[in-house]
Amino acid sequence: MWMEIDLQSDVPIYTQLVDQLIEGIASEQLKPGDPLPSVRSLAADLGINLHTVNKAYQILKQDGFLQVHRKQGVVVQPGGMPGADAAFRAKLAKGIRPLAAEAAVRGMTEAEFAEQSAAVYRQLMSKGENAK
Amino acid sequence: MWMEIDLQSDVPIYTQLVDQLIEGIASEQLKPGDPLPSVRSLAADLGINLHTVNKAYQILKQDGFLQVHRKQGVVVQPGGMPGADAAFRAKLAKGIRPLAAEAAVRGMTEAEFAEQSAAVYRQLMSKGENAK
DNA sequence: CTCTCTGTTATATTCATTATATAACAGATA
DNA sequence: TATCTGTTATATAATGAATATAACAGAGAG
Repeated sequence: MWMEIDLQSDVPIYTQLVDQLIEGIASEQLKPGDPLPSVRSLAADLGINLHTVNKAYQILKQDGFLQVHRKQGVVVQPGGMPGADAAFRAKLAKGIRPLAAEAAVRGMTEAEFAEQSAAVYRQLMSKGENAK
Repeated sequence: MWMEIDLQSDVPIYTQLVDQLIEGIASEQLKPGDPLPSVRSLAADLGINLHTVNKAYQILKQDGFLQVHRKQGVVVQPGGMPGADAAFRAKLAKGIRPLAAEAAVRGMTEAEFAEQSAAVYRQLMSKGENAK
């Protein structure tokens, strides 16, 4: 599998899974309808517990990024991804806020901060350049 | 005091303190040399423990945003704030990354994401428009 | 000098979260 | 029937966050 987990990180394993799966969808390495490994097999692959994987899947299902079929397993949402609604924009602003504040204190201008944001976005997208 | 703490939030109290103090410095509501309340008085004001405030101060001192003098108390760094070094840029990228990924999945373009970042930065700065 | 303030350090305890280990259930399929 | 799937239910260990006390050393005020 193409996923990697850092057990020493301060960010929870299930969060790492959620983030990497979203990145996979964003970069189109994972396309709508693509199957995902079962909670048991992925857990075995990564050397972690079944419930940790399941927690990640549950969050992504709740947010509308994944669909679950009995026996068919887990699949990347085939019917269109959820949009950038008000709830997400609020979450986004809340996440950016402390980063923007520290950037400002450290002397980064608004333009530099915006460009840095764009650069991260760009680099993320380029990961699936040649759609696997 | 102008600080507010959300005890129900999932973000730790000491992190809320760190973030708000950095925001205060960014918006110039807190200027270099300005005195901060003692760990005991601020803790009493907010109805929290002394150690929680101390932990926030320690982090900000470690990062170079605050200075500590015996008896004089805590003071906003008067000798120039730390710059946007490589370590911070890495931390910044790591923080932006999951936000950019989800924004992309939800249909936001690179330009929209950059503008959103700029908007948060801008709004943050405007908080100390009329420098207190 | 004594009292009182400051940050600092040291323990101990409670609580929630994270991650684990088992176990079992219900639906789908070979 | 046997085996895979997600799902649910407990229980447990480990960690981090927050609290409660207590004590120490430096720096002033009286």
